[in-house]
Amino acid sequence: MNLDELVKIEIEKAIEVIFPVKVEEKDIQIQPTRKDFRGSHTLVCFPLTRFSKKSPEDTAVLIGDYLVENTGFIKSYNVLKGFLNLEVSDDVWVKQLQNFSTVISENKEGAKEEIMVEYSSPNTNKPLHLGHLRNIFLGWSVSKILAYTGMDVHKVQIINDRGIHICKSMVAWKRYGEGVNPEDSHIKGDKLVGEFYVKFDKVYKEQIAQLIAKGVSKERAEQEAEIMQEAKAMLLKWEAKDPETLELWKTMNSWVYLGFEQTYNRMGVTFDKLYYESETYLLGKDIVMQGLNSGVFYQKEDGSIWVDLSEEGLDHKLLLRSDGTSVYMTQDLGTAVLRFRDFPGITGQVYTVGNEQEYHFRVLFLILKKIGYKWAEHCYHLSYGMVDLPSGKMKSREGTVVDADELMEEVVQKAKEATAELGKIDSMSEEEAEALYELMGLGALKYYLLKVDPKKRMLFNPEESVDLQGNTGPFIQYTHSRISSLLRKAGDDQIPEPAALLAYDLEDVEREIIIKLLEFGKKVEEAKNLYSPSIIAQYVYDLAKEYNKLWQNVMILKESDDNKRGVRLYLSNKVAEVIRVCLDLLGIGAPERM
RNA sequence: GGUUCCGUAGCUCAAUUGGAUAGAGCAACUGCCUUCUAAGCAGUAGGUUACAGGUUCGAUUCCUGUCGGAAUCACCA
Repeated sequence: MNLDELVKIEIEKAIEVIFPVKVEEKDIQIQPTRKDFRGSHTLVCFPLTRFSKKSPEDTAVLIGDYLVENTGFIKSYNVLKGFLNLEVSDDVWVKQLQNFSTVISENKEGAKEEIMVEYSSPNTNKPLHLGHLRNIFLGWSVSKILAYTGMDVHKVQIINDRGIHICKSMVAWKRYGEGVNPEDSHIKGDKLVGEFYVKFDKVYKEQIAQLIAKGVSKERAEQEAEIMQEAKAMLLKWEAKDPETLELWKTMNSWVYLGFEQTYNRMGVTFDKLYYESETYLLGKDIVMQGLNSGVFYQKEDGSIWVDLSEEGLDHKLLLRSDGTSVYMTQDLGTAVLRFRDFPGITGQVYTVGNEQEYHFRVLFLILKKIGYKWAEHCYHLSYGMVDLPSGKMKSREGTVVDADELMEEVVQKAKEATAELGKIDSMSEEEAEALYELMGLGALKYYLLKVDPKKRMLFNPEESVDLQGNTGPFIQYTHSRISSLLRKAGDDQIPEPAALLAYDLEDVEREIIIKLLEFGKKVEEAKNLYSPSIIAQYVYDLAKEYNKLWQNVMILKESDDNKRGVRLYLSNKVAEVIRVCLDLLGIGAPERM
């Protein structure tokens, strides 16, 4: 049994003995003691005054006295303004340290719960950018967290590989590309294709301007611009499976995939299965027809099919056009069902998609539920806020995007410069140094994007780049490498077996660290329930910060008392372990030296 | 216009989901390398939590209104 539960039981016992009336569960509020006060567990006594008929302070004293007298492990207490702060004796803390483990998924027996996590979802007409980075790191980290708590996670991405926007790059390449390809030009495939997408837009705008100059209205100009006509014609050809068009499409997409692969590799993320929109965009019609037949949907006179969501406080939503073709919602319905066929074991899906699509997913899940898919209740839109630049929103067509590859390179370079400046590389081999820059740079970037609550929009200033000091990934990595260094010096045999640890009067810092360590399981659980890596990030930062305090103020290796040194080494080792696990959950590596 | 979300230190973010004196980092300023890595530690300064009401022992958190910002509401994806 863990300490929190033990304290709770004792408090409940105390209350039962002291108060004549039965106290409701919800009125027993135990929370971690705030930093500035002594103690580890705090009972909020205000709600109890209803039962005790005494002041909060008197109530607290009654309970405190009882606990100190009867539990044997609560050393003392203090009362401030109706808050009862309990101090647990040090031998209990040492015992807690002995029993502490980072393993939390104990339900190894029985089938694991299966879940699908979708993230990334790129378009094949342009390279990945900062927004994708948040999406990808988030999706990856959430997958890790779910898996850590014992779930079987299938990571997938849906690739937006068709449609008018893809045809735009194709048209521009055909017209202006002069046969250029990634191999000969030495331009990364996704970047090359992206250039043609931009080129298309440029020409398109020019043509619109010319038409407007001739007196054509803006709307008509946008429709009639000759290059846009060509793109539309190409989309029709593509849909008609014209061999030449398909060939070009396949070729250009393959360039993009090679480029993406490099980018994903550097990010350190993988997928278990890829879905292509070109293979799913026609799905979903049968589902819509089923819904129509069963009366869940309705058909208008022009033949279009709709669903009425006004009871749920939403609008009527189109599901199939009057000409019988699909809309976005149609294919998402189809894809959702397809995935449950591909992975019959999964109980739910997590969609990592920006918050501008919140409405879409609300509707999607509602419709799935209406048609009768029970798993719809376990579908979750992992919605995250946009990453803003100081200049405002990123617009790919206006060239204000922060490119993913460039940004990763930049932070790695920054790590390199900072390391050189501190003269830390002298003892490292070239390979080790390069690997370190990579770990640090990406660690800094990932931590930066993950430490913020996913739901909130966040700001990124490319001018200032990513910090390496303070509340950052490298700070945590540094703490880890410090401990690694310490343990190397000590030698493995110096770390005692848990059973050998003896209690002593702990330093405040030591106790604080143990308390922090014990929060690990709770934090992971919380991060899992809220789909929020930021909870892990915040937690591991606090732990590292606390450990650095110990490092700076208390001798570890040079401690003359064998038992104290043993306990501190054991504690250090555990802190390093938790840091490793937490960083791994964030997709960040933990260097042995830096 | 309807709906949803957001507004916390100069800047970027926290705040145990209604708890104590609202915390960290960056930037500024002061100290600390002759003891395990100073990418660190200790400290100073910085706040009417957008504003006005309400609910109660207690509000950054819940409710109402105002102001400011964002997203969304397509036979687009």
